[in-house]
Amino acid sequence: MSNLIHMAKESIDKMLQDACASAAAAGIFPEGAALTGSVEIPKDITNGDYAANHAMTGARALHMAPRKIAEALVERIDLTGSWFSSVEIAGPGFINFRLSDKWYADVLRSIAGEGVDYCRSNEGRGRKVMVEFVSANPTGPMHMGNARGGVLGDSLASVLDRAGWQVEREFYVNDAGNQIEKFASSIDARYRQLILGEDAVEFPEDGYHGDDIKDLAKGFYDIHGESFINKDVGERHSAMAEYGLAMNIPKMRSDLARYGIQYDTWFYESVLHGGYIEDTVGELTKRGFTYEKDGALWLATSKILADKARKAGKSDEEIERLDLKDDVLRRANGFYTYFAADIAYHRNKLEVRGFDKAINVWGADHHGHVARLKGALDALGLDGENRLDIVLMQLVKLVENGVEVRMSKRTGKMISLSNLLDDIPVDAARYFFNSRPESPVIFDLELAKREDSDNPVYYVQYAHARICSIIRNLKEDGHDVPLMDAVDYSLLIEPAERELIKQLALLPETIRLAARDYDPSLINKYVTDLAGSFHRFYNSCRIRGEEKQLLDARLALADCVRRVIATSLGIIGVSAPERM
RNA sequence: GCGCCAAUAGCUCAGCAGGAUAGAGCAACUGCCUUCUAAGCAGUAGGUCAGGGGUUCGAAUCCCUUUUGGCGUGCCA
Repeated sequence: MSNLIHMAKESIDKMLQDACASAAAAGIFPEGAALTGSVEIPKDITNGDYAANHAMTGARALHMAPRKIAEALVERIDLTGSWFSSVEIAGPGFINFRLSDKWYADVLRSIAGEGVDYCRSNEGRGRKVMVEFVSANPTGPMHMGNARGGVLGDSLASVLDRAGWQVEREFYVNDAGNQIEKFASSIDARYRQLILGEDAVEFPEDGYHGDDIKDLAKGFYDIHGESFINKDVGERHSAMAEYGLAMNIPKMRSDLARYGIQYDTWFYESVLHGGYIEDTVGELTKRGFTYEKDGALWLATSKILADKARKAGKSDEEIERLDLKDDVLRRANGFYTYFAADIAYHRNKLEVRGFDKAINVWGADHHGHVARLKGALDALGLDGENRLDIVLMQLVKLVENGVEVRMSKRTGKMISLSNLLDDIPVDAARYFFNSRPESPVIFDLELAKREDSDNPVYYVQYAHARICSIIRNLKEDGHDVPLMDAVDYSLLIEPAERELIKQLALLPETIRLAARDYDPSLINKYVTDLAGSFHRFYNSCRIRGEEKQLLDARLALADCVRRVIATSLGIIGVSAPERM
């Protein structure tokens, strides 16, 4: 669908630029005068549908009063054949434009005419982007932070897809390394406790304390009995890690699927341990960015980032304050760190698999990792600064009866994603968690349950179901949704109709901004506003029983709204029911 | 200490590459269903946009500062 909001704004800017040139030619403005300004949609439409501030921003450069500039511009604007019916000057020097019938009709024609491709733009120009999200440790159930990350990542991927990127969704499975060792030793301790008695075996202090570990130990016992009790630690641990992962990973898949999330790829960290991490670290060494100290191999992160900051124009004092530190890539014990694996993983994304861009949705607690990883990719010559983008989302704060509940996987105190979905419908959860990433959200389980039917998501779905009902009823009366060319859109002149059409036109612009800012929550806001516009239209304008031409026009309008709501909800993974 | 993020109505949140009188939902109150779904609409009430300073014709929005909260600052991930 053409972005008629954006196009209208650009055409206003163009008219003003032309008027400016003409005024300069006529000697009213200084020779070579140039104007820059922005075109906004004002809050109060009594001021018009679009407002340009060019006259105000140009006041200083032209040494003229804003209103004088505006008058000179407006005199030179010809609206014939444009999308605007009037232009006038208001307030301190705003130039206000009012949309014409042609624009409203074009909006509806473009929605009705572009079919399934409507609202798909080519901003991404088919470039390959990977959105990696959730990537929870497979050592236990997923929690509410993962619920939020899942919604944001999945919705962001949909937004980018609509914006013309070639998108892949990926889950990075941390099935190797330190956490897995802890996971295995936790299961092992529970297994031995099961056989030898709880007091006979000490549980590791830094192990996973949740009951799910006990269940895994029991499951392992049910299969193998006591046969592992006398095997050596290494053998026990690898068997238990394998068993635990084989149980947990499919569970994560099914929980996420239940949540409406499907990945294109599940990428296993263990794959990287077959030599690729070593190769990547070797590449960093070859390029002179590593050194050995205390038996470990270090990445000279502080040097990489300081050089980068200096190039960006930071002073030595500012760089000093950043308190940069180097990072270990290979420990003294010979094992690679998570950081080394992560560098290799992202090198794989950009170099081996050729993604133009990698986007990660991370919890804000990982923000200290961002600069390091980008720096390491820069050092590999992969331009991490521009090709890797991290969306940091603030964590979810769980509140129960007004008191904050602290969640921790280690202590086992948390609400898992699957428990959450037992209590809250998927649509409500997806709508709720799709809020601005950098805003922290407070989740009150009692409130979420109680407000079930008052949740804003139902407000939107209700609008959709209402339209479906209207269409059903009219079909029974013998009125099908008319073909686009058979509709006289100029009959739609009521304020509620005009407001609704303007709202419809806003989706492409909303998607553009959501893709630009990596903020899929804009879609929530948009679709809620659209539903509100429809409900107001519904209450002030009737469809059924109106004279044929008007009935057709309004029915066509309602059908456009239905499609736009369904598309918008689809982007954020919420269903659009036909009946409620 | 240093760094990152936040603070907007009683509650949950919009509004943020500066624009005209700061919005919505919930909660409270008043109206609107013998005609297309009242899970809706219309209206009333509710605000020192955390405090202070600055830039600007104009600041919730940008800058500085103070306060409060979250997070980071591992040979953990």
